[in-house]
Order: sequence, then C-alpha cells, then structure tokens
Amino acid sequence: MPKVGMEPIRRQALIDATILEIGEVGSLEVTVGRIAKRAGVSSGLAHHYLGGKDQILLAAMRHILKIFGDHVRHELSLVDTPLDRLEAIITASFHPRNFAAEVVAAWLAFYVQAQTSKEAQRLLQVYARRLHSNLLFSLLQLTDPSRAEHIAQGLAAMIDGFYIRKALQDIAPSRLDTMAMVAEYLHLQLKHKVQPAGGLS
Amino acid sequence: MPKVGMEPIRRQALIDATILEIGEVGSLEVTVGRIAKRAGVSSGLAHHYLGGKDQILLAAMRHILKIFGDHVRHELSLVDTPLDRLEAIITASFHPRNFAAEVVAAWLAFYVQAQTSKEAQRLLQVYARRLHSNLLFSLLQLTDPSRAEHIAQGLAAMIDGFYIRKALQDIAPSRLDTMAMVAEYLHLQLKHKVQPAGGLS
Amino acid sequence: MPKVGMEPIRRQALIDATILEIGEVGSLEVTVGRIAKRAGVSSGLAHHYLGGKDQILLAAMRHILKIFGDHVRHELSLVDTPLDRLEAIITASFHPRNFAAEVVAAWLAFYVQAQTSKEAQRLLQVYARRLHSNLLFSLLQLTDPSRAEHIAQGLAAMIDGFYIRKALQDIAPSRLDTMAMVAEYLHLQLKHKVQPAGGLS
Amino acid sequence: MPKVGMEPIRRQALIDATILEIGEVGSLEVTVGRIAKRAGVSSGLAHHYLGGKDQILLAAMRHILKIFGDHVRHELSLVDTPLDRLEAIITASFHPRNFAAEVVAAWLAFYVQAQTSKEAQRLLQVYARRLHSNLLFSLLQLTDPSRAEHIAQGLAAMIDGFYIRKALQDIAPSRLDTMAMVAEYLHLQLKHKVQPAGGLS
DNA sequence: AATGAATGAGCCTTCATTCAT
DNA sequence: AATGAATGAAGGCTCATTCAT
Repeated sequence: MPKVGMEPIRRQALIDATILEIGEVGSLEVTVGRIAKRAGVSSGLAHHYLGGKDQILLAAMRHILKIFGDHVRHELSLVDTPLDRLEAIITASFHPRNFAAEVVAAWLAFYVQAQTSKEAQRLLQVYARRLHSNLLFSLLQLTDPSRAEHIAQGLAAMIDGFYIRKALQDIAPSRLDTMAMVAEYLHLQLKHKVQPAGGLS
Repeated sequence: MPKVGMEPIRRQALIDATILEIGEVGSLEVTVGRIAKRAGVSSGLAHHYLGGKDQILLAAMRHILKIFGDHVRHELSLVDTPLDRLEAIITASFHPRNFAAEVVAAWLAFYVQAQTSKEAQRLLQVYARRLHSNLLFSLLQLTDPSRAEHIAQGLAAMIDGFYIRKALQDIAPSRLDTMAMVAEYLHLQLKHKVQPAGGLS
Repeated sequence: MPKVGMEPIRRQALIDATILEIGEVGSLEVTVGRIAKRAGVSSGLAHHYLGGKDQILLAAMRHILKIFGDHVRHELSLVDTPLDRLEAIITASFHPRNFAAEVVAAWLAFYVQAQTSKEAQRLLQVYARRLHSNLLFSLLQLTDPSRAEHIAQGLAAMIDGFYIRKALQDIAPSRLDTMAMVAEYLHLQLKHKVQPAGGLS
Repeated sequence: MPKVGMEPIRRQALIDATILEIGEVGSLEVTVGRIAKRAGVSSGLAHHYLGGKDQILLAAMRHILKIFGDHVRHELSLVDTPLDRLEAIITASFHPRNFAAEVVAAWLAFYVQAQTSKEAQRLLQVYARRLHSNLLFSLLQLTDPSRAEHIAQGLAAMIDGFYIRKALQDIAPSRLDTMAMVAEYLHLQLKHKVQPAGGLS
C-alpha cells in the first residue's frame, strides 16, 4: 500500500462519503465519525486531511457546486444560439444527477448553512451570480437589458423554487414537467417584447 | 406573579422565542435552554408545556404557517374577482411579516427538517396543498383546467423560489420587485390562452 | 366537599397509589407526579401530606409491613399449639395478598432501599426481628434453645428465599408447593432432636 | 500512555468500578460519570466501550455471574462424590468473594432490575437454571427424581434467602453458620428417604 | 385544603477534536 | 500516513421540591 500520494484519494473519498451521508440523513447533522467510516478511514484522518467538520462540509459543497457548474458548461458547449443556450442551462439545472433527491436535500441544507457560515454563503452566492450571468449573457442577445435582467431573475427563482418543491416530495411535478414549465416561462417572456404594466395595480 | 392560566401565555412566549431564536441562529440548531431563557422561563418549563425540542420546533412551525394562512385569508377577504384574488395571494405571500429575514430563515430550516421529520413534512405539505388549491380555485375561473394546474404550479414554484433567494440576501431583488415579477408571470400566462409548444425543443 | 379531615383519606390514597405504582414499575423509580396523579391529587399535595419522596416510600413500606403483620397476627389468633402457630406464620407469609407479584417486587425494592436509607433498614429489621421472635417463641416450646434459634434462622431464610425467587417469575414453584417445602423443612428439623454433625466436614 | 489495545483493559476497569460503585451506593442508581471517574476515564469513554448505562450495568452483572460460575466450577472440579459436589456448590455460593457485602448488594439490585429489564431477567434466570441443574444432577444420584427436584428447590431458595438476609446486615448469621445451616438442610432431607406428609395439614 | 406553575440540579448521551503511537 | 483512544463540553430531558395563589 502506497503511503504517499494518498491525499487526493482520501480527500475525494471523504467528500463523496459526506455527500452520501448528507443525502441519507437529509441535513448537515452528519457526524465526522460516520463520514470517516463510510470513507473507510479513521475519524482522525478526516480532520487531518480536511481540517474539521466545517471544512468537510464546505468541501462537499464545493464539490456539488462544481458538478453543477461542469454540467452547465458541458451543456453550453453543445449549442450555439442564445435560446438554445438558455434552454441548455435549464436542462443542466434539472439534470438527473443534480436534481436527485439526495442532492436537492444537500442543496437545501447548504442554504441553511449559509445563514451561519460566511464561506457557505459566499459559495452559494458565487453559484447564484454565475447562474445569473450565464442567463443574462444570452438574454441580452434576445431582448433589452432591463427585461433581460428581469427574466434572469424570474428564471433563477423558478429553478430554485422547483428545487425546494422537489424537497417536499409529494407536491413536486415530474422532472420533465418541471423543465417544460421553466422553458415555457422563458418563451412567454421572450414573446412579449413589451413588458405588461406589471405590479399589482 | 400569576399562578393560574399561564399555559397559553407561556406557550406563546416560547413559540415566539423559538422563532426569534431560529431567525437569529439561522437554523434549527437552537437549544431549548436558549429558547427558554429568551422566553424568560426555565428549560424545564419549556418541556413541561411543549414537550421536548421537536415539539417546540413543530409548534413554532405551526405558528408560522398559521400566520401565513391568516394573512392569505385576510387578503382574500378584501377582494372579489379571480384575478384580484390571485394577486391577493401573492401580496400575502410577500407580506413583510412573512417575508422577514428571520421568518424566511425559519421556513428554510423547516424544509430541511421535513427531510427527517414526518410531522414537519406533513405540515409543509398541508401548506403547499392549501396554497395550490387557493391558486387553482381562482385560476379555474380564468382558464381551462389543464392550464390552471400548470400556472398554479409555476406560481407556487416562483414564490418559493423567491423565498429561498431571499435567504441568500445579496442576490434577492426588493420585495416589491419580487411581487411584480410573480404578478407578471401570472399575467403573461393568462394572456396566452393557447399554451406554447413548450418543452425544450 | 369537606375541607377538613381529608388528611387521612389523602394519605391512604397516596400510599395505595404508591404501592400500585411500585408494583407496576417494578422498582422504586417511581415519580411523585405519577403517584399523585394516580391518587387523584396534585404533586404538591403529596409533599404536603407525606413530606417528600422518601417519606412517601417509607409510608408505603410501613403499610406493606403492617398488612403483613396483620396477616400474621390474624393467622396466629386462630390456632393454639406451637406447631400450628409456626405453620400459621408460614401460611401468612405466603398469603396471596402478600405473595402477589407486585408486593414481592415492592419488598425487593425495599431491600435495596435499605442499603441506602437508615429508616428503611430499620423498618425491615423490625419486620425481620418480629418474624424471628414469632418463630422462636413457638420453637422454644418444641425444642431446645440452640436448635430453636437455628431453625428460626433457616425458616426465615427459606421464606425470604422463596420471595426472591418469586420475583424471578419462571423459576418459582407454585405458592402451595412453596408453602409445602417450607413446612417440610420445619417438620424435618423437629423430627430430629439430635442435630446432625452439620458443617461441611 | 499506551494507545492501542486498551479496550479490554478499559472494559474491565469500568466493570470493576461499576461493581464497586453499586456496592457503595447500594443500588443501581449509580451515575455513568462516577463510574467513569472511579475507573479513571471520562464518561464519554464509558459509553464508547460499553455503550450506555444499561449496557454497563448488564456487563457488571455478567461479570458477577461469571465470577460466581467460575467459583462453582472450580469447587466442583475438586471433588467427586455427589454429596461432596452438593457441598461444593454451597461452599462456592458462600465464598467470601461472592458473599461480600457489595456483591450481595449488587445481586439484590439486579433482582430489582430484572423486574424491568428483559436482559437482566434473562441473565438471572440463566444463573438460576444453572444452579438448579447443578444441584439436581448430584441429587439424582442420591434420591429419587421427585425428591431431588424438591430438595434442589429448597436448597436454592435457602441460598438466595441467606443472600437477601445478608443484605440486611444485623440479622444475618455468620458466613460459616450460614453454610452449616444450608448443609444441614441438605443432610436432613437426604436422611429421610420417605418424604414426610408435608403440607400444612 | 389544594393546585400546578416554576425552578434547577443532575443525568445520560453525543460528538468534534486532539494526540500518542 | 494513519489509527483510534480519549476528552470534555454541550444539549435534551426528568423530576423532586417549592411556593404564590
């Protein structure tokens, strides 16, 4: 057994174990001991490599965010037109890998964590801004800046909203229906060059 | 100090303290001791009246849900037309009392709790179904059943989505912008009697 | 409802409730609250009348001992000869009322309590000495003092031993078999005027 | 401080501490904290190795039963004839190590615990059955089955009875007298091949 | 006479974290 | 590199006891 170069392997094993554990427990109330056991190492090692529970959770968070970002990037690489790009983002957002129940549970837990942890908040904000700028970039090629900003906000909220509803299980529509509804919102918005009076007047 | 009929007073004080505490901590990782102290009583009394931490959290949850329900009912009582009623629901959903940071934090935490606790899940599902049926009732007077169902889902997701984004602070639009965007989604949908092809084609 | 003269009624209700509770729980780990509830009064009253948990337990103990003593006295009052009197003590010891599972459980618990509480120890010692002197009184009319003392010790041990075995449920012989065995021991001893060599030589 | 293979050492230290503590307190109302302190470890470690208070108590119980069993086995290994074997059992039962005040206190407490805990009850029943079968095995070589069963019951009751009386301190005869009395009972029974009329006629 | 509101000490238990090996 | 032994703080919960009414 090699004694060197184990670090990246151990780290990844611990991160994977953490995500699985969070998904199983349904919250961040996982124990370092269980994560370590699942990763096949001692609890001491988990601290050694990741440096404490908070760091472990953040590492898992970064990993989930990275997976998500990779998906988006990959989907974007396959298409060209602005509209296709927007739909690619939607597709990536609801990719089965990202929209799996345990991943959604983890997302939710991270949002809660962000209430407390500055770093968690920063990570989620980075994700949110990236999503926003991705949406905005394409929307600006289809409509005026003001509406583009507007639609980006709505799309992002809707995506997040379906995530949270997914977490409630029984009220969530199917994945495909979900995607269709988000896409429909996009199409409706783009069809109307003139913004309705708006407000609740 | 009064010695009789304290139960409802203590219960309410404890529930209020719980919500404040959850809002402050940003998660359900609050301690009974702190809640009790904030309510001005001993920890023993918290158990005496509410019966354990889980029950305390559920009581707080029920209270938040009730406040929310009361707001919706009140707003609905002021208007008549279907469209006004739909907008009333939106208004209530984003009422400052319901959309306050600490309340939103509590909502989020409850969604996480629902991953674990059957009762928490049940309560959130009751809320979700009530919101859904309120929306559906008015939408059915404005469009066909299939679209009504559709729009109700979209509206609910958007509302929830703006809640979760509110929890992330810096990315959230203002309360009024938020309301405007949800209302706009509603108006767009209603303007188009014919559903667009949909899907991601 | 009378407000005076309630004391003896309350006291007795509390004591009965205590014994029932001990029997049900199987140990002295009963709570004053439950005893009070069973007696139909508030926990405060239990303290008011009995003066604390220890006093309540001791009162229950005294009551059980008194019941036992009454039984013995009653049985003794019905017979005359020394042998009959000895058998009367055995009969009383295994009277269904005294040998009931919950009473035996209480006895056992009291023996444990006596390890800690001086007063509990004193009460049990009083019982033990009374039993001993009752046995001895009759035995002295049937045999010499040395053997009488001897037999009294053996009888008492056997009685206690069957009590403890009763507490283990499945290994205990029937009540009648039990009594027969104790009586047989008595008869065997009396038949042998000459004590066997004894010891484990 | 050694850091490996501590488990058996800690376990034993904790079990010993538990028995001492039970003996000192006189009941099972010992705290894990005190046991741990007496064993020279933290309370967390007690849980780590034994797994909770109930498990700790059961481990102590098993240990006492094992010591007892070992004594009996050892004494039995030294003799051959049935009578000697019976007396060996009596000797072992009252061996100073088994008949020590703190061990007797623990026995008593375990009997109470058996009223509540299935596992405690099972352990005591195993002990009781083993004692019974040991006695029966030898008795069957000396008398007929019916009487053998009879005598085994009486002997076991008497042994247990002297244990319980030992717990009451002042009424207990000396250890040697105790043994002599049990042995005498045995001899009396064996001398009378014909069972007396018995009963309380 | 009686209530039950209220306290607070004490217990069991869990877990992140440290550290000797 | 890796272990797991060990700690100790912290939390939930129970309950005897007190006391204002």
